[in-house]
Amino acid sequence: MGDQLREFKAGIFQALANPTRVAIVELLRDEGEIPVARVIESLGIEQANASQHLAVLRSKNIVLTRKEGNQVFYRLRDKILGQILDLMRKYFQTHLAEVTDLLVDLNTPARK
Amino acid sequence: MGDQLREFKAGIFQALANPTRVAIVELLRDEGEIPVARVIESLGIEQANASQHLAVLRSKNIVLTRKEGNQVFYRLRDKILGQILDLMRKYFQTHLAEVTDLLVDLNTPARK
DNA sequence: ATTGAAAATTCACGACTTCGAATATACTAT
DNA sequence: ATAGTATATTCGAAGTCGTGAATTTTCAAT
Repeated sequence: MGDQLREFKAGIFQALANPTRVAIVELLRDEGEIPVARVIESLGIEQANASQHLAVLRSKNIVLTRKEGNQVFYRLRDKILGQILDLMRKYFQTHLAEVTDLLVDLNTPARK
Repeated sequence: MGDQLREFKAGIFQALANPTRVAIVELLRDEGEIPVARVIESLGIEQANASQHLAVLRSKNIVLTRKEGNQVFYRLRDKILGQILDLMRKYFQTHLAEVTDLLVDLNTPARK
């Protein structure tokens, strides 16, 4: 059972192991429920590509969908996943200097 | 902008996107600093395999090492990573029923 | 210098991932 | 029925990953 739990965790991590999917999850975390078109537009990716990534997130039950007429709206299933990404950002900020000495943060407003 | 951050996050997730590496990280979280031999013994994996997975975790700076004579001791670099795994367990518990369905699917040979 | 133990690296191969292009499905409106 | 828009799926090529076997490096003790 511990084995299966680890498989499960690894599966979720695998679903997040792609920058585009991270971006999608963050977008959903920030904007709530949005149609696919908005994902495509926000991230500037191909339609098929968006659909494929969304399919990965669906297959791991990371997102939920709702159909409304022509469109499909996506949302995060559980805000825990947003929290995990937040922790990740914290981790990144803590160790950024060590990982890449050069890249001083243009990224985030100085608040530390 | 957040592109680099997302690459970084995705990289960490990728490093965790494997059950054996999840097991290693959990082992380090629970036992603190341990030599490679203990990893091999605890998880019952090949020596080379352990080394390879440890190399992945090293390459992402997830673990730190200390040499002591013959042996190399590994430890988690940041307890945030343990926290992330804890959040994951919480997520797992929240959605247990659906997760078990997922696990059944995972064990089904032909998946599509 | 030689041995032996611990750990890391290399190799080869099959499995999986990612992408865009093409195609298919689903729904709405006429 | 036809056309148009939104989303999903399939396909094939290039690349990446995971594994055990074999090899190499590192270090301590003789």
